Amino acid sequence: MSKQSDTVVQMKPPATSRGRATLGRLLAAAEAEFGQKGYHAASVAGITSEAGVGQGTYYLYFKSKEDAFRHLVMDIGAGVRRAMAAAVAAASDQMDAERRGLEAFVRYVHEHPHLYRIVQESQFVDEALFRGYYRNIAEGYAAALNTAAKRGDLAPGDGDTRAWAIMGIGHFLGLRYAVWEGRKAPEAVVDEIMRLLADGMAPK
Amino acid sequence: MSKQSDTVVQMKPPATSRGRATLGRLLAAAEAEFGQKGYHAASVAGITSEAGVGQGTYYLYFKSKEDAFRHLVMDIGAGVRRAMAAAVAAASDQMDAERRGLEAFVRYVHEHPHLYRIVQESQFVDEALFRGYYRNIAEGYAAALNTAAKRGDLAPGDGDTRAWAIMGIGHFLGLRYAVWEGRKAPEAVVDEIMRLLADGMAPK
DNA sequence: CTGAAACATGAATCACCTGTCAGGTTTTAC
DNA sequence: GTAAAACCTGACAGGTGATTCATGTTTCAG
Repeated sequence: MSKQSDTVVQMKPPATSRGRATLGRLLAAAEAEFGQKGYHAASVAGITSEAGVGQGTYYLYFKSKEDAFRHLVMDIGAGVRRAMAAAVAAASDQMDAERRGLEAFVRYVHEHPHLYRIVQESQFVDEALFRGYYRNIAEGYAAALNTAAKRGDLAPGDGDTRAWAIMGIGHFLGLRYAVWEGRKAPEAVVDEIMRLLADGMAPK
Repeated sequence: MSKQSDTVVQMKPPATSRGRATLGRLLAAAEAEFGQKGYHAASVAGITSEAGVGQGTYYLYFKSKEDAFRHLVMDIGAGVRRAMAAAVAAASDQMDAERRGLEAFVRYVHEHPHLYRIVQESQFVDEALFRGYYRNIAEGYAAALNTAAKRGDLAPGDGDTRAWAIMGIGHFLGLRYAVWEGRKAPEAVVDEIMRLLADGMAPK
């Protein structure tokens, strides 16, 4: 059952550097454990043993098994947005930005395949969190597409729908190549997708 | 952990009509239980009690908790393909087929939202099964797109990549509207997507 | 009608986990 | 240097749930 993420209470950060180090080890261990085993097969005992701390220590930093998982999903979301924003910054026009963004996304997934699993599984652990993950990405993306359209850098059209459609394309690209085949998207595939996004596929 | 679906051994079908009836009740109960609670929160006890049979009876028909889940995923895949094939049959050309297929998919998800959950969760229960689900859909779809392109009903381009891209778009459409908002995709949204698929979004 | 095959049962086994707590150690503030 | 705050521990209480199995009951072929 997926709970409403109850008011994501931020526990106060550790006061000492020892505490910060322990928290860091726990987060890294949680990422490995959840990423490799999935949410349900992962255990708090596995996380603490990987982190080299006692079982009870976990609960000094997280209020439940779900809590660390939530932290991870939010961290991953921030990481993805950062990687894509960095890639897109160098773009010359919006269609170039699309290609760079798509490639950066698949590259990111390729470099962190276990993160993909965590995000996807979050929809069965805390659906609100999962929606938030995509909503966060979509909002900025839709705004950028609308601005580009207004500027004449894209044909006129609704940025929101375009954003979700392209996220869908990216999602399957990442799944198929980075996660399943462990490689970046072949250039020919990205080329074909860019043709589709640029000119569509209606007969001319 | 997701196992390789070990040789999906088809248990021999029930020999008596009493047996067939019991199997049917178990499958229906499993669909309800898995769909509502998700794989992990669902329990064999829940399924058998819903079906009105003893706990042990379950294991006369399935060899494990996963086994019934696998049956469901395969049944759902067949149902989705059937619904889309039926919708597309009436299409006048390939772009018309795209719209009908997309709409039929979202309608199907809207009518069976719990099926969506089962399919998506299968990637964490049995990844091979999940890949097979999409591969099955993609294969026929890519072939249809390639034929259409050869026929001149679509601009030239690779059907396989197009198929996965459009499945991605459909996936997010279904997720956002049918699953999250409990409605069919708004017509304006489908229109916008069809414009994207037909003509792209590069500035003219 | 009858014996064999099919089907049904649910208590018991076994493995596994989350979250807590009483008691101890380390760090910080002054 | 010392008291308070922060941090750490690991055993354990309390709970879940998949799967098995010894024992019936029902169906069916001959």
